Amino acid sequence: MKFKIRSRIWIEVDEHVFLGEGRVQLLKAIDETGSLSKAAKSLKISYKKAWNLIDSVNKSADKPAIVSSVGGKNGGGMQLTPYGKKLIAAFDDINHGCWKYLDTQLKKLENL
Amino acid sequence: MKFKIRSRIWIEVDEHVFLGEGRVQLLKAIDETGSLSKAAKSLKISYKKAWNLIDSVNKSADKPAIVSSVGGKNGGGMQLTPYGKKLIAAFDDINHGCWKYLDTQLKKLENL
DNA sequence: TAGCGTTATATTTATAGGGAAATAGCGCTA
DNA sequence: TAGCGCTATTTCCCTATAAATATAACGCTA
Repeated sequence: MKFKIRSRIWIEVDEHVFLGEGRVQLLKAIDETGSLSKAAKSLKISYKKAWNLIDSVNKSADKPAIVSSVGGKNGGGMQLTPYGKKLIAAFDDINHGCWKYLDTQLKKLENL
Repeated sequence: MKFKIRSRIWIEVDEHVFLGEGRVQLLKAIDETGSLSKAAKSLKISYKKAWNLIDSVNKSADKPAIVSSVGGKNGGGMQLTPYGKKLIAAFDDINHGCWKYLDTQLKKLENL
């Protein structure tokens, strides 16, 4: 029997999701592309879905994690703030630690 | 900022879900009530949904985790096998450990 | 042998979520 | 001042999932 333990973690603020794996992925893509529309395309999700996620993050945070400019050279864009970058780094750190922990637990499923 | 880290773990076999929190809850309810229909009622899910979950568990496992009898005294029923009981115990153990780990990580989200 | 409470399964109906498209607004550029 | 490329937002439609409903089969009971 080949078991795998998988997990999904997320951070909540005030009983609703603040940051999860999808949002972190999107934030990373924004950091790389400098634009929400490009990030959405690269992740193959609709712009609307991407915008909803970012909107939700911004509404939950007390410090801005993403700043956007509209109009201007190249039409505008989005950028992570230093706070935003620290957030995704912390999330990744915790998430990887969780995976590591779960790997150590696999043996508990053998020989049941 | 009051953060909470939440998680969801599940066990996969061959790329599809074998055991998750919902299934474990259902198995526990079956253990208490001795019947799938009663368990479904107590969890307020439809019998069909409950049956699908159990069917999926049984199809993924190489040893039976639940046995059922149909007809007869009281119409039949379902019962966990010793293997099934060990499974939910192991799952709970791992899950609680995961929560504990995540609690220790909360401090990493402070002062970002 | 009729009835009961199950498991087991198929079929229909309802609902929520996502996707697509349309629209508006902004500020640089040329 | 028209055009471009983006952000920002609304509306509608469709589809995938879940819920509800219906039905069959089973084996004991009385």
